[in-house]
Order: sequence, then structure tokens, then C-alpha cells
Amino acid sequence: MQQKKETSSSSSFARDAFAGQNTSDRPPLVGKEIQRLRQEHQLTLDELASKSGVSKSILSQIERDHSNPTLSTIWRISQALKQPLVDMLSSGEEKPRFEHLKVNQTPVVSSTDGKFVLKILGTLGTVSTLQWYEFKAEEGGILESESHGSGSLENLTLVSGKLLVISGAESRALISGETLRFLTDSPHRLESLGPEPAHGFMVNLLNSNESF
Amino acid sequence: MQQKKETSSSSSFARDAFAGQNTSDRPPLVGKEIQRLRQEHQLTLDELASKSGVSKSILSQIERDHSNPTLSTIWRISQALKQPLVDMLSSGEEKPRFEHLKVNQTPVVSSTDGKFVLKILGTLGTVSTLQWYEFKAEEGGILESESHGSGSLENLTLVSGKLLVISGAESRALISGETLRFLTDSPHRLESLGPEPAHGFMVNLLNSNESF
DNA sequence: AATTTATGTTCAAAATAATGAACTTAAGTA
DNA sequence: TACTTAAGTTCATTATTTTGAACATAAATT
Repeated sequence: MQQKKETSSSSSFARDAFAGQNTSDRPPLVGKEIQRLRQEHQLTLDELASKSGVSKSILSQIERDHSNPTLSTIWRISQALKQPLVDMLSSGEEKPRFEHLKVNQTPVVSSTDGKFVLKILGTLGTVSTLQWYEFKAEEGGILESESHGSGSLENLTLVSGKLLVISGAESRALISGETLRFLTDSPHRLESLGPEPAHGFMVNLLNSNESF
Repeated sequence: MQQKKETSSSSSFARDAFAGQNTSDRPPLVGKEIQRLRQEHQLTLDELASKSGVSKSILSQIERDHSNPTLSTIWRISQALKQPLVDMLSSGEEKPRFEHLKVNQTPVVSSTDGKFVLKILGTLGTVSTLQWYEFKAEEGGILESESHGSGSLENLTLVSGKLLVISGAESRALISGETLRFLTDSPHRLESLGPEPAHGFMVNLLNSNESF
């Protein structure tokens, strides 16, 4: 340590090890994110320093990516900024922020007569436990479904039109604006009553616990 | 430098700053996790050292939580173990609970100017991990949201109108029929571009540290 | 303009993380 | 048993982070 680094502004850290954006082969650059959060919280370096217990000089350097902070340092900063440590680190990482599905990329299922159209808007869960849809059905359009498995739940909101929902032995008629939540552990059926087309959304929880 | 630490086995780091489990007021202890991963990969300290470029002595200390690694060190280790840096750090962290979520329980939320109306259609999950909405917004209607937490995902489908979505530094314009899936771990904003009112549907996954 | 005040940056020194070599310990083998 | 090999730990040294104080800069006040 007799051999000091040249000077902070030309530290080997920023120049050699971490220069440039975090294009996947370098540790994340947390500087910008920390600065953003600090300013969002309306804190000065002095204030953040006292809140976090990290000296203001190192804060200044970290924000400018002139230092390679220690785990404990990052952690103390994240605490002071009430930000999960993990978020702060991943903020610099390139994550797919948006996934934009154009009109023609949205999967569409329609009944054989074409009167009932179901657009699959999304799915979640490794074993497909959740799916949501938009549907449009002209008068007489029918969607028949098998059982989705024990405990499965369908949440249906009708935006416009009239709809008859039959599940098991029961049935309900829905009018515009209403929401129905029902079990789909048996075959069920949706039918547009018209005269105007039915339009709505569904969120389905598919229970895949095959443990019964 | 003249004043050396006593000896690594009684380093002030482990004893004072990081002793005990990570019960929320200390930086995460990554040692156990790194060791687990290394052994899972059937690597010796020497092998991991050469793969990661981190010296084996410091690896040994880090695994025993006798050192407070640098961001770049943790990162190089995570690369060698093919483990997302964030996962390695969060393994010891306690998961953020979401009691503090201010998502309104009221069925309908509207912006102050009344131009953006959000209908809460439903919720699922014991800790409110899933919510879905219908929204309608006339031209200029704006919905501002805080971060929903790390890993949170918003799935937005526009039925009609035009909508501008801004999340973090990025933004997208949506036209009728399109779907956008984006991360909501930072403040974000929806704006109806008009002239016709925007109408759509959202499914939000409010998740802690699931990697979707 | 001169002074204060607030904010951020740089500097020398101190603390500590990282390195490579030497040292243990244990397991296998002649 | 002695010898070798393999894996991990400790040691002395080197490289860096971190600190606190001094410095710079800009904005506000007298």
C-alpha cells in the first residue's frame, strides 16, 4: 500500500475493470441508480452518508462509478434508500423491460363457427397455472370447455353484451359490467345471448396440483 | 497497512459486522450459498479460483464469511458459477412482504382529474400477488404508479384507443389490440394519447423475488 | 462584490480486501 | 510407515476501498 493508486479520477477501477456499459461481461454499474434513488429521496450526499453510515466521499465515487463498492457498503446504502439490495444491483443489468405483442402476434382461438373468439393475452407460471384472455362473441357464440382440474377458478368480467355461464348444474346470466367468479372443475360453457356482441375478460387459475 | 488485522480467523469483519444470521439488519451472508453452489458444480477452490479469476484464498474466506467481498468479486464468482448475481445475494435475504402495498382495495380508482378510471376486477393469492383490472381513460388521462416491487410484472392489453407506457427510462406506444408486458419495479406511468378513449385490461403480478 | 451556505469532489491516511506462496490436514498408495 | 496428492487454510505483501478533512464550486444573502 505504499504504492497508492494514481488518483481517484484515473483509478484503475473505472478505467480498466469497469469502463463502459454493463454489456453483460462486467459487474453492474450501480452508480447511476444510486444517484437516481438518492435524488428521488431528496437527499444530499451528506444526508445519505449519515443515514447509511457510509462516508460521503465514497458515496460520491460510487455514484460516479469510480469505486468498486464492498457488499456491506452497497447493502448499507440500499437500506438507507429503502431499496432492496437486489433491485439496486439488477437495475443496471440489461433486463427485457418490455415485451410488446403486436396485434397479429396475440394468439387467437375461435370456435368452429367463428362466433366466439378468444384472445390469449398472457400466461404465467412454470406449469401454466394462470392464463388470461379477452373474448368477443356475437349472438349465439358458444365456448365449451372441459374441466380445468380440481380447484380451478375462472374470473370473468363482461364489458358489454349479455352472457350465459353454465358450470356443472348451475348457470348464471351476466350483463354488461358484471363479474363472475366460478369453479371450473367440471365442463362449462359460455354463450353470448345477444343481441349485441359480448365482450369481456377472463382470468383463469388452473390448478395443476395433481395430488388428489 | 502497517496496522494489520489480527488474523483472518478473528477478523473484525466476521466478528463485529456480520456475525449471526441475516436477520434483516445485516448484509446478506453469501458464504454458505457460494459454497453450496461451488460444491454443486463439483469444483474445488482451486478450480473455481481459476474459472472466476478470484484467488482461492479469498474464496476460502468469503465462503466462511470472513471477508466482505467487493461487488466485482461477487460478480466474478457468480459468473463462474453461472448464477445470476442477484440470486446469489437474495438467497440469504428475507423476502419482502407486501403488507405495505397501497394498491387500493376500493373497486374503482380514478385519477384526480377523473380522466383515468381503473376498475379492480379481482385479486388472487393470500398476500395479494395477483390483481387484474379494467381501465378506461379519455384523452390525456394519466395513471402514475409507484414501483410494485422487485420482479413485478404488468401485462397490459389495449382494447381500443392509444396508450403511452413509460417504465423507467423506456417508453412504448400501444395501439388498439396490442399487448405489452413490462417490469414494474420502478415508477411507471400510463397515458392515454387519444383522441378516442383508451380501454384495456391489465394483469399485474406483484411479486417479491420470483424470477418470472 | 464579499460572505455565507450548501453541495459535491479530491486528497492523504487508515482500514481492509485480494493475491500468491507457504502451511496444514486428510486420503490414498507404494 | 513414509510418500504423494489433493483440498482447504493461513500468512505476509500488495492493491483498493473507505474515511475524514480540506478543497472547490455555485447559489443565496448581506
